Amino acid sequence: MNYWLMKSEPATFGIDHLAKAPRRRTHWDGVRNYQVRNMLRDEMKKGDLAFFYHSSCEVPGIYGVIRIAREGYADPSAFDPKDAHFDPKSDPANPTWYVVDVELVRRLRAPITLETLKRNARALDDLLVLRRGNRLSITPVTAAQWRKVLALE
DNA sequence: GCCAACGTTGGC
DNA sequence: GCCAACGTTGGC
Repeated sequence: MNYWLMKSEPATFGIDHLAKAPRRRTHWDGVRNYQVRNMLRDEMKKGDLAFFYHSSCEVPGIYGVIRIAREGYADPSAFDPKDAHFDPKSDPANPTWYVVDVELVRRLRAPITLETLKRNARALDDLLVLRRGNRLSITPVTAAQWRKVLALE
């Protein structure tokens, strides 16, 4: 059982979108970074839990808990010429890009803001999302970090 | 294989 | 809108 933090811009896809999706479930598409691709393809397992993090918005932070409902498979948006994330170099027989399915477990009563996370940075022991210059849209979280973050709710 | 230029991310 | 950080691209 692994833990993760998954970032999304709420203007594009936020927790409200997920809450309204059928079965409160969707595929996490559009990742075009190889490190993150490897996590989606190889490391994220059904049943893993993740924080749903809103970035590039008024109050960045964690807004909910989601669960991996299906393990990595080819990202359909890479094959769709009309999609902003279309990648003509990705071969359906040997896809470059991957998605997982996620489902909403619950919203937090109130977001755990980036500001709160930063205030507790020491206790959270180098939570990757707080690292300067971190640009990965998905980062692993340790079990201890997971517990300590949720204690801030 | 080096590295400058460029593009993207994301907080502020 | 600014800018630091960093991944990617492409010429050499």
